[in-house]
Amino acid sequence: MTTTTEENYLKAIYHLSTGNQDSVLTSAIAGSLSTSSASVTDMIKKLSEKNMVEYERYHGVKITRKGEKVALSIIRRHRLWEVFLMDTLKFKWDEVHDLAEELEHVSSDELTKRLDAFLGFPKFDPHGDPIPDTNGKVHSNGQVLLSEITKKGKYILSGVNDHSPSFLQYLEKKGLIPGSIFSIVEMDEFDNSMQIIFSNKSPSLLAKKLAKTF
Amino acid sequence: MTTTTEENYLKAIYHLSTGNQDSVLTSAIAGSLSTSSASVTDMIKKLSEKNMVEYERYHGVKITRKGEKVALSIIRRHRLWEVFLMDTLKFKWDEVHDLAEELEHVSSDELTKRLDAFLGFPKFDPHGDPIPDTNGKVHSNGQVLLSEITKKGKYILSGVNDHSPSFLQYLEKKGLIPGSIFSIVEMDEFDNSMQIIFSNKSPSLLAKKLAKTF
DNA sequence: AAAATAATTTAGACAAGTCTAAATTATTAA
DNA sequence: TTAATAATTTAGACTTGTCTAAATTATTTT
Repeated sequence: MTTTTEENYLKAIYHLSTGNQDSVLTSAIAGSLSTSSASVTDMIKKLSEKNMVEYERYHGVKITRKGEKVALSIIRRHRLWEVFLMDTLKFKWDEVHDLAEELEHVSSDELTKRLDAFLGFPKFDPHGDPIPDTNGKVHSNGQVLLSEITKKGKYILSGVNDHSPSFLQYLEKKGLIPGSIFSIVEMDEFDNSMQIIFSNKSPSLLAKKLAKTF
Repeated sequence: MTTTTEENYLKAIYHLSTGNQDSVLTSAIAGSLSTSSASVTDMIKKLSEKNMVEYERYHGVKITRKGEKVALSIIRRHRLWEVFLMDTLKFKWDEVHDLAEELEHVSSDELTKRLDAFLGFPKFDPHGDPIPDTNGKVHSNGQVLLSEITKKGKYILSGVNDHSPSFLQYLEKKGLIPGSIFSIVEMDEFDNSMQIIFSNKSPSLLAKKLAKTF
């Protein structure tokens, strides 16, 4: 039905869509997939033919409900495989992304269903991202960006938005992994920095937009 | 390094090679992969360039040690995934082949290694086929074709050569699964048939070449 | 051993996905 | 609101893997 390439485009468009109402720009998709704008234009035409996106030339695309469903099914598979790779095969959290990127394209709903059951119907992946359900619904469970917290107090690190191995390794070295409890002890409006304490260790200054928390 | 298509060609050539010394014919490969002879010729040239096969035009191909290693690594992955699908995800033995056919192309030796460990280093897949080791060695453990047995007596069904879902379902309905003990009670040289008894049920006449046994 | 048949290869074309360079359209600046 | 710049699309080409039809080589038959 959909090729691996189409699936990757839909995933990218979906991710670029979430949290902003506007159309997704050709150049943004090209950047996200490390390909040329010309290639993106070609593929967008194809996806538009299949009613996966709404396309108006020179004005980017909007993903349709149909396209979104495909994207969410791939994202569901991706995150379930990540759980499998960490929980079952004991990979580290900075190693699972690239493998899941391949496994997500194995096209069997029955496989996804059984994997889900085997893993105990997990609701979040190892990076704290919610796993969409079979109907393409996402339950985000009150997570909030660290950069958007306005009150001091205790929080739990539930996940991160940056999945790059280097960032994940950095966090792990600091002792910050999903589930870590930390306290915001000081917030400075001048430069949007905050001081946090965690793991009974010394305070550490972290840049904003570090993590999703609740 | 190798594409999915190249891997599938090498697998087919390897399977057609085992147990016969000769070159593998273009038409045999075409038949096995349900493609045209013209396509096979094209791909063979490519594999020959990469020293995966030795090619003499109009006279078929022989797989090289290099090509064989690639084939065996894919077959190893295939069979490990089959074990995973049956043992861990509880698929039935006639459902695992097609899924494993997709999973085998996920290219990570580390993944294969960890999957192997998780499954407890299995030596055979659910159809009784031996799982090649990391070095590309196959330990076949004294299995023998049912059609080549000459003595009456008790045997264990260790596997089958025909992996088609319909045949596997037929066997399962009869109660013949890997591990089943059966006795050959009569052999008829006239038509190469044999009478076997298994599972405390009534005798059943089975065609030759049904299964590998030891 | 020549003729007929079967198998294989070549030639030319196609689809998917990609690229660069040129042309077009939007946006920003003056 | 025209000029300059930036983004997007089109045009044409390339790669991988495939196909059909025609040409070539092997094999079998007589």
